[in-house]
Amino acid sequence: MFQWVNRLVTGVSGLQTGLSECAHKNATVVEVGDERAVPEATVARLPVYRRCLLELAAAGESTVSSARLAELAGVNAAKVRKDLSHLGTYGVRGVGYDVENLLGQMGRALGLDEEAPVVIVGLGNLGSALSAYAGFTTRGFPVAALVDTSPDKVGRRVNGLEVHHLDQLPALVDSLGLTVGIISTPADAAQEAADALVSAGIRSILSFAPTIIAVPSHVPVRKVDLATELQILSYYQHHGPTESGRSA
Amino acid sequence: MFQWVNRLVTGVSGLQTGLSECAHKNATVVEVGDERAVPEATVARLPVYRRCLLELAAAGESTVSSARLAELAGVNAAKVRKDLSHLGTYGVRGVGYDVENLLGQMGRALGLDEEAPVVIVGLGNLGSALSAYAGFTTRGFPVAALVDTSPDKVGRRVNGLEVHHLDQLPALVDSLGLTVGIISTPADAAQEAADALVSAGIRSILSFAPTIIAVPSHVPVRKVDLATELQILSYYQHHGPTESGRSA
DNA sequence: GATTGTGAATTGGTTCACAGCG
DNA sequence: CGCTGTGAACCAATTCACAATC
Repeated sequence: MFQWVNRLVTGVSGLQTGLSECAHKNATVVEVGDERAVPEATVARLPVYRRCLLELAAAGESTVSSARLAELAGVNAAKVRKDLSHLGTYGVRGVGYDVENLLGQMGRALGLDEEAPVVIVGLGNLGSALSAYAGFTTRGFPVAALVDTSPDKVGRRVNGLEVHHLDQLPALVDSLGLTVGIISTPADAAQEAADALVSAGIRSILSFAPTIIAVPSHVPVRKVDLATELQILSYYQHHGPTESGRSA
Repeated sequence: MFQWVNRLVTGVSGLQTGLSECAHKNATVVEVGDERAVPEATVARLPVYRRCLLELAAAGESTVSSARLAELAGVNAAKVRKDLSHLGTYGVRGVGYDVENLLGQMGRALGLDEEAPVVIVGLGNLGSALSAYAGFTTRGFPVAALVDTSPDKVGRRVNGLEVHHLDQLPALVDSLGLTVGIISTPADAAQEAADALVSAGIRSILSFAPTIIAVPSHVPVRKVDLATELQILSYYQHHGPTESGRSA
């Protein structure tokens, strides 16, 4: 009758040449020394579960059932259990999962043990807003540097941080330990920004530019295009009431 | 804590499988008077193709092959062909697709014939930035109204638009023909914002609030959570180089 | 010769349903 | 009992591969 659907739109990034092969010569197919093989769709839900768990913890709950967590996260219970099983996490039958323990597991799985300082490239409207967005800092991604190429902006201060020139990136990455780059430039500057980020040693990229960018395959990229989202909504608004909620 | 459990997000499969199963006795397999059945994953890529086609058109190209379009969109050619086939679009074998024609088809499929004025709810940093984001207007989604609940903000002007009180929504929807609502409130105000949007007659919602919101099933919702995106990146940064680019 | 359109194979993800355990 | 963990069944989406067509 009703079902919970939480569709993740997973796509492809620019140029990926198959290097998902690491078990090359390795004899056994199982376990390459790590608990790899967490499905992409599961990874995309982990942060959602984590957020729910933080709320539960704040509310003083010490255990949670898959059904309850599913309700909070907006997915179904079987999915929760399967997702958690991919983490190697174990709950207690008849009881549920220990909230603190789960939080620890998820933090570790997501690599959130330490903060990951962020640099924002491109300080137009969107970039400036992002630099002030509290959600980043409170969730472990402090905005630590700002860069742009425009002489109008370089040297200015935005939300207490000086805007540096793109050329300064390598030095900034080095001195501030930046690991994540956010691209909020216009589309036509996005590739240049990406190249600069990659060669400065940034480890992953979140792009708001409405264009595809090419990066080496070891640098994960996620792309958010606001106008695209609206167009997708437009489709469903005009056609039948099909599902559309997205992870994120 | 909330009780309207029977109206959860009702799923894609709910309706769609309903239809196709009805058809199983029916001679003709599909076409219930409409060209439904565009897969969700395809819908999410249409705006991307559209953007590429606009570039091609601007560059004066009049035809394009699936291979070329695939390259621009960052997907593979077979996918492009299958996606386009869902639109009932036809190309010319040995030649390719007509750019203008395709653009027309896509615009129609996405329901982009007319502008869809947007209202932004919540004018914190993010909301203010969004109100100034040029990308919306240039792609057919002009920001036409702003609302908030804080007395600090109501009455102010932001980017040339007055901020109204949330209570004014029904009147604004009516007079401005608003169809899309963007929620950029804190998480704890998001449900209230959604309820107000829905009861004011808004047709679809894009939410930036890091929480799930419940809406009637006829209102499509998409959710973008920036911190979630960063956590997903964190995962891939720490684990192997798995794929991660997202449409959006 | 080039390129589409599409069945068939494949891969990935979700959901079911129930055994197993606290 | 209640709730987890998981094989099996199911469904959606991607990719392959090739005949059809300009």
